[in-house]
Amino acid sequence: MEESAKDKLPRATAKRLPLYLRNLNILEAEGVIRIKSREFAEITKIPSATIRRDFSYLGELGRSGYGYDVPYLIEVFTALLEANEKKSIAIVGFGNLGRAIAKNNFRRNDNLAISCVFDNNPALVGKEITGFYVYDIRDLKRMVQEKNVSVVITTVPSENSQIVVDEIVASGVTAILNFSSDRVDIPKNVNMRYIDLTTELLTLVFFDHHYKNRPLVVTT
Amino acid sequence: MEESAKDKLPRATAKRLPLYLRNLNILEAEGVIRIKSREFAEITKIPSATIRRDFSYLGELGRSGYGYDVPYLIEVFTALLEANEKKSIAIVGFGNLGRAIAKNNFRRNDNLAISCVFDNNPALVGKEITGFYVYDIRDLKRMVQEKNVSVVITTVPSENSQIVVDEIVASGVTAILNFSSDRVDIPKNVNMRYIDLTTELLTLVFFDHHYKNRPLVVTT
DNA sequence: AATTGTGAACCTCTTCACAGCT
DNA sequence: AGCTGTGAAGAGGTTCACAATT
Repeated sequence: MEESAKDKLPRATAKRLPLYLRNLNILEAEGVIRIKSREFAEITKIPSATIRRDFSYLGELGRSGYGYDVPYLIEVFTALLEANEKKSIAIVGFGNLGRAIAKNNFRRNDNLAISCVFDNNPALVGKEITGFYVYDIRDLKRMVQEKNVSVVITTVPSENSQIVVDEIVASGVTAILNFSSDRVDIPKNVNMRYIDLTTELLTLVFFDHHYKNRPLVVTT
Repeated sequence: MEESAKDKLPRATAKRLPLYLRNLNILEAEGVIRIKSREFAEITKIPSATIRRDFSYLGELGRSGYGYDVPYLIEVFTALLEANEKKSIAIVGFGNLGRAIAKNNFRRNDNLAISCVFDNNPALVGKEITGFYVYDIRDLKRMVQEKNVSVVITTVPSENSQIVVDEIVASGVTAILNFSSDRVDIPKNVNMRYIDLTTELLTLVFFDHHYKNRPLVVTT
């Protein structure tokens, strides 16, 4: 108990935290101040037993016969996810996808902000494009420190993925969201998530054809 | 054995199939015709024991003391993923994200093609935008049948997510890739995957701060 | 000599079902 | 009376380690 509870949070639970917090914020905006695990299950599509188990890792957050206090849950989850602290994000690769991500601006999460964008294309570098000044990729390390970047999103083509990831790692950033499909080598202290549209589509079609009535679990 | 092996493929294995196929195609393009599980593990970053276990679900694909035949593996995996059959894809919501996805055109997978796009914005409907004629969302059902659509990608804002997904389901499509963050109700025969950038970023930051040296597993 | 395919152990996560609390 | 928190069982996936095979 004196060891921080979050140190033993199962990963599966951790991945659901953003989903929980988002739905709690919606509930609070609607004026709901109290929620039971069964009700929350209907909203989130997560089974109520899983919700109670997940919440229990963070302490005894609820009250028997009553449910959970929404503002209190929000307080706990917000602190845990640092959702009230500004996070500076960089994008490397400012083509169509990079620009679409930059413009997306993370509705309902004004703590996440794109602070700088990079490309290696001389036609883009030094110009202002859709509101973003495009830096040369060689400025990455300097800007990461200057803007205190927490996460880098890379959208560069697979061919350059490894070399760009190496530069990101060298800049000191340890959290990378990678839209290229090729697996790359990273030091073990670096966290990377891949989002690959082609893989998603192939997986989806495969499950659709082979797992009818046993749907694919949809967790992000 | 007379029951199709793929009927009992673990889901975790199924999700790795696109990764395997992609890397096998790269190997073949490089002229590699034979691969050992240990070598393939280095390329894919999947442990060799997991690779052998995965492959074993599809039959005895390899040879002891030899390894696996790359062209044969490609044949098996391609057939399983139907990666040689054209798949028709529709996009609903043709804003920045929808357009970026449409232009992305799935390098190395010319069997996946965007066949039609939809929006409800009168400023877009009926116009040709970046090479795509924008249909009214009310034409969805008709076009799904006409173009034999296998998968629908939706990028509409959360507020409209449920109503649009209902229309997609009504059109008969059972595979949906959803870029909106809110969980929606779907019949149990429909497969849906969510991709939500905000969730990905929050998850990544959380893991980065709490699971140092025990990196997040990165599977798509 | 070297690698596959797999039984068995292990680990992680989910779900059941109910004691205990309010 | 009703809901939480959790022990225990179950389900699913990974990894070990080696017999079988070429």
